[in-house]
Amino acid sequence: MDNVQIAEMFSQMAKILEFKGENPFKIRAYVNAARSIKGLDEELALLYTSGNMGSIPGVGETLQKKIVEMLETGAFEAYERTTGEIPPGIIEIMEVPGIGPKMARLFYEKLGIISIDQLSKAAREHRIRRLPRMGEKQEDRILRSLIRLQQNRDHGRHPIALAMEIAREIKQELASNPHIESVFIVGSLRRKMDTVGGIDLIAFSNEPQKAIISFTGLDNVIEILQTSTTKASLIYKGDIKVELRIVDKECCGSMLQYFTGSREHNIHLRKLALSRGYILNEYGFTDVSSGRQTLCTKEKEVYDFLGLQYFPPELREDRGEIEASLTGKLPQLITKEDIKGDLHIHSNWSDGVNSIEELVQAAIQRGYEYIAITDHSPSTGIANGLSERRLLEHIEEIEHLQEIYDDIRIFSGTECDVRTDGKLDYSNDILERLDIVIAAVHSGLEQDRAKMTRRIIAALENEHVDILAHPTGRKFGRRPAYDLDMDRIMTVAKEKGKALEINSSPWRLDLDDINARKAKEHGVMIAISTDTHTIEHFDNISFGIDVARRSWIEPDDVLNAMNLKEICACLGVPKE
DNA sequence: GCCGTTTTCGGCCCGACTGTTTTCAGTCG
Repeated sequence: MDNVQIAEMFSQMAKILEFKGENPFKIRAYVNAARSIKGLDEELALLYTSGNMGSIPGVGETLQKKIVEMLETGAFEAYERTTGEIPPGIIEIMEVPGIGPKMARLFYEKLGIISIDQLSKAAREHRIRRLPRMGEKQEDRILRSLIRLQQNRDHGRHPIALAMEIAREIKQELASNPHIESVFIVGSLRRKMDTVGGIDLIAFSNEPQKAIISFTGLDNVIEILQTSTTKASLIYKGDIKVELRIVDKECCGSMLQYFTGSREHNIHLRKLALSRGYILNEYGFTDVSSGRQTLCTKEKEVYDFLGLQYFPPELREDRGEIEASLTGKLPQLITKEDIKGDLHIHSNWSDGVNSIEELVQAAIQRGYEYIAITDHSPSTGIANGLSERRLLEHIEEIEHLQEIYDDIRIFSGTECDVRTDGKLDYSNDILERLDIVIAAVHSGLEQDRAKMTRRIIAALENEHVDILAHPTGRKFGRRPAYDLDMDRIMTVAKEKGKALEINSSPWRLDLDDINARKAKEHGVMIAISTDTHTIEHFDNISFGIDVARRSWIEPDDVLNAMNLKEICACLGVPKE
């Protein structure tokens, strides 16, 4: 079992216990443990074998034993026993948004409902509204929730690129409204998560009601979910949920901080505040003894108050940043200005749109010191992969352009297929003639963990390979990452001096933040590349940088943050 | 069930919103 599955078991256990009316603090312990496990960088199975399970916050002796049980048997006895005591469909009912353990219990006790179908039927027959503390609106809400659930299975999250574009569009429209002074993007989008569940905005306005009306009246609104005097949420084009809050200027620092999250980061801050005698909420700090309130108009003041350094939003995940800040050890995160070149680019020689010359000119415009043209190898037939003969012509073309453009270094390269047996798609004689070799898996994706790990390690062991592209192969909405022994791959990468890629394509973002952080901890170099197929893709670099920043990556960890002299030395190629 | 810079017992993060009530329970973030 992996971490997500184990966390899910604990979450479910909490709901079941609540359904049964058990001790609320015991329930919270399960909730806390689940949350803590979800945020872990390391696999529980590894922590178990290395004897480090005691280090997980919120997981004490009892829950550790249950984790071991799950790792060994796929379940734990207490879970089996407790779920056995309630009808099986109850768990599914509690998964419906808006229905928690208490309602599920009410429906069960009063109407004998033990399945989603029965719930749906009861709602349509207006039996729900007659229950205590229920009514017409509750019944309606449940029905809509059930319908939405049916429609939206697996379509809950949106890639950051799409969400960011919509957020900026809305922000711009709202900012031009006379009733609205400023608009800020908050939530997971501000923290630059690779996918987001929705868009959260906050704004200042001296006419909140009018601001809300102009928000709900935007052109591309599909459905208004809820409105109040200071808040509204709606479904926008692209089926994305957008939420806007109007907040007071005098506490806007606290509001920005609070609504940016993450939830885990905020919980940690509140506990820290409490240990120092203050209650922290979205308005500011309250002194527990005197009741005196301190409002924060700037976000930085919240952190100053607690004696912490300012956290870039990308770090706010409670993955050790607060501890690091207390000891003054926050990383100096990589920025766009640190990037000196792009090492994964396709031209119209394979499946790209632009000529090599157009790409070179675009790179010069972006101020890059170097680029690598890395067209596909023959196995990727669908992408017009280069035969050995065409690859040699490709190298000649690059040498020719290099003579014309002397203000940028053009590396000749390849994105070379790793075949199912781990062999590369070109002979070593050919690879030797290239400045840079990226190894990549494009086929045989259904291989199991052991085979795929062996295959990739074999590629990394080839002396000519410099970088492993999109290491886990995931594509949002298309396919999950393949199962890999990342620790082994990173150990080999470190040993052999190979870099791992953060592929900046918004559909890949691979490595993700968890794996990239792991790579850094292994001391493996990272290449932040765009996998450009058309000139516009150069701009995707910002998404790759977002992932790197969420992974605590600093300029020294990044291959293409090296200047020309350094990277030539690293690749073992001449500077000119 | 977890946890400790007042604690191995007695606490456990905070607030908004909704819909139902007429002071609050449940859910969510």
